[in-house]
Amino acid sequence: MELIRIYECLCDETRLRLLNILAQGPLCVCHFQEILREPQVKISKHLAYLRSRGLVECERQGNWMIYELPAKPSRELRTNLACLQDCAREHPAFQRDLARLQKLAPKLAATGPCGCATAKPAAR
Amino acid sequence: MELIRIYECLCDETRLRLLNILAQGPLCVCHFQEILREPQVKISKHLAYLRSRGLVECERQGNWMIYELPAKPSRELRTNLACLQDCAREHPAFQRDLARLQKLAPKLAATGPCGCATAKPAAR
DNA sequence: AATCTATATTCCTATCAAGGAATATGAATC
DNA sequence: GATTCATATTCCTTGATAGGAATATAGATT
Repeated sequence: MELIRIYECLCDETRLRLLNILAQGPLCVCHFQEILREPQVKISKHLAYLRSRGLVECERQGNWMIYELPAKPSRELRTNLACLQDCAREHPAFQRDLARLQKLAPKLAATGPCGCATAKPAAR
Repeated sequence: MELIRIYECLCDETRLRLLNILAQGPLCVCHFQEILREPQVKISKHLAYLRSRGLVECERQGNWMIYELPAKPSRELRTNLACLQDCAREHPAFQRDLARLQKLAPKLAATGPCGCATAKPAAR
């Protein structure tokens, strides 16, 4: 049942934080590291986990991997992501992450979801 | 974070089935066994798991234990149970359980959430 | 081609959850 | 008080997951 796979993704704090950030738009791994302040392996593994269950999609852009929520989420996924948004809104931890994302906003506006100094502007 | 505890409960099919049934009202363990057609240990353990995380409450009534959803669920729990209801509606497995619950309805109406032949009518 | 950068994968260990078998508990009944 | 019934708990084995350290990879740069 797909629903179970979705819930399995949602029962880890790191993954919830990732999804919360992704709700704002696509982003590359290095920025997740910056925002979550967690080691690269941890971020990368959790993104792989999310990807294996269809909660995120990714696309390489030069050296960077840009992750984003699925373009066409299933009804179940859509419903649950909305529910998560609703719940996350109140948690300081999630708010803090979004605040950190805001600080990156200028950079992101200039260079796209990667925003690394050396990266070229993204297509989208 | 309570949210995580909730999701941990939701990532098992048996527990989802239990919660789906409980959304219709309180019930005793023997009826869960009847509806889910799973062994007693399994049902009992999953109910204990749900209970340990505040997703269900229970109350003894003679030999029977009546389980029900919390009288005062947190906002997060309420939101997620509603979301689950929304998602479960479409799954045959959940529908089937509800159909089986319907068959018990007459018995339940007569004797309360336990509905076992020997049980006395419940207070509620 | 050698190097650098961003990210992924492998290997390891520790923890947790699931399921079944057997057993324990608590309340009711004889 | 012994038995019965409904349910819970313990013990065991197995599989899944998390996290870190070390290493591999793919693309860009020199």
